[in-house]
Amino acid sequence: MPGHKQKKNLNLLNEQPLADFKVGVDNVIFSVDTAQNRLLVLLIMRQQEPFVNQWSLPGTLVRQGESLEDAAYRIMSEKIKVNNLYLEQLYTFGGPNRDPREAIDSFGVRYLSVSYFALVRFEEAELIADKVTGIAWYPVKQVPELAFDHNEVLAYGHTRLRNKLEYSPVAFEVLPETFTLNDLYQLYTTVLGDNFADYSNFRARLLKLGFLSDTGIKISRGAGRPASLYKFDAEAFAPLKDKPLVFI
Amino acid sequence: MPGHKQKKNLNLLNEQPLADFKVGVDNVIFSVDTAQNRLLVLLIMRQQEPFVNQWSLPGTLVRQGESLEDAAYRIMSEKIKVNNLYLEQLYTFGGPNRDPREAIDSFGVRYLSVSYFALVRFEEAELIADKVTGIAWYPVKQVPELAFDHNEVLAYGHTRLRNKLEYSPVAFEVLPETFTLNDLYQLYTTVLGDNFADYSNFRARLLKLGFLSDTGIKISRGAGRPASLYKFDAEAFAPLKDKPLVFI
DNA sequence: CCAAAAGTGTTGGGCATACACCCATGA
DNA sequence: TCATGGGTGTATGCCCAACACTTTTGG
Repeated sequence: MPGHKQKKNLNLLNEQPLADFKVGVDNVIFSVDTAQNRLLVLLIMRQQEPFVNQWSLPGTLVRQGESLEDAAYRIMSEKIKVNNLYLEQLYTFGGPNRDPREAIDSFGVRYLSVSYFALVRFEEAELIADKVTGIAWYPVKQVPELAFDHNEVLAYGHTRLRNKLEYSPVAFEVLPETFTLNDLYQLYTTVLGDNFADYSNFRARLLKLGFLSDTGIKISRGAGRPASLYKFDAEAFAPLKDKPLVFI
Repeated sequence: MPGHKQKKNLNLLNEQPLADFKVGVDNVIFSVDTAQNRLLVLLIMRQQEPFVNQWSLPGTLVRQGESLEDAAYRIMSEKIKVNNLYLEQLYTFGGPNRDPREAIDSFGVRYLSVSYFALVRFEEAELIADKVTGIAWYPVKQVPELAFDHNEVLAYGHTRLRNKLEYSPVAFEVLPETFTLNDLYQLYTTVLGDNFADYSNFRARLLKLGFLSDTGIKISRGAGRPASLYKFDAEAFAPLKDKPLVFI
């Protein structure tokens, strides 16, 4: 997590030459398995050095003529087939010595990573397994040690997700098109922990906001009364966007 | 403002060579003139090509062995003397063709800019005018056309400021050590526009939160009853941090 | 008919809004 | 003594947490 240190004087560096950079883009791609109430992140098994055979966030180096966002979308399209996705820039990690290649092929080349934050729907997302490439959804709670500083990047993405969940309608980017109010509630509890309102109040608040429309369709899951399927109504939400708004 | 476009396929680029980058850091440094109720941003008159004699955000290129944050602090220390400052990363602008030097010295070198967001106290900040360097606080509302994409960077910083003001105690990073409740109120109105609670309610809410301590000192500004000087009590605030909290 | 899941209702306390009002000072 | 800016008080209504309750299904 990037901290905010106070003051620093590096005038010794005053006449140091400029650094040359390669720029990488790494994506933190989240998704939720509604059936098992698990928050998932997409990981790739690395095929080349450095960190061969170690899990990492899906990433790539930026090519000539390519924007950062283009690179982020390229990663997505190489690893995953989705109809719809949410993507935003996360944070830029650029300290020296964050990539072992800096020491080896040297000539002072630095590796900087611009990370992106993405949300996709688990059910719609089809993983593209080229050859023997390891690619998998990992429950965030069980993520192993990752290549580079990717554990740190993931942690930062996770905080961002928690924050966004509270004040913007990102939940509907991860849920299926139609969902029960319980699915929504479960999503909030699995991501945020269950330190908030009980189901009944959660339900009441969300419905009062008026951008969840009942499709009328009922779905039965084992015993118990069947639940209504709702969908997010973007039009009804529009007037509320960029108003302060809490979803807890 | 960085948007979130949906999908894109750039497989034509599939075998394009990697881009080489120089990395710049640009700071959006805000401050507030409490006397005149103006939000200020620090601008520098450029001395070299490109964009000679045009105003720009203070920035620099990252040197060997230097982290991004180090570079950001270096800019600060070269332009301004302050006791205390708030600094955080803002956004990374990395599209091709955002810097005219890409066309000229060429060899495919790209210029990427990592922007930082800083807050300083107007009264404490002493500008360092080396030689004839133009350096000045500009009222945000009167900023001219800037070099590069700096108007866009500034706009993004401005939004960030507005957002942070609503849910975190950044106000006290820009205000002087001691301030009247009216100063605080004015700050909120000049930055956010006056679309919120009246002074009386603003006052009541803030005081109830309990992290503003009355110094007992009174200050008289022309006619009218003298106002109490308050200061931000970081200890009293500590337990409240990272709780959801609205300052409007 | 009972347990399980979904959905509704009620009640009390707290907080925000919109005001009206009192206080201390300079001119 | 009055205009000016600072500060206090109060009534209304809304929202929210807690929790009790009803409805609809499967077994």
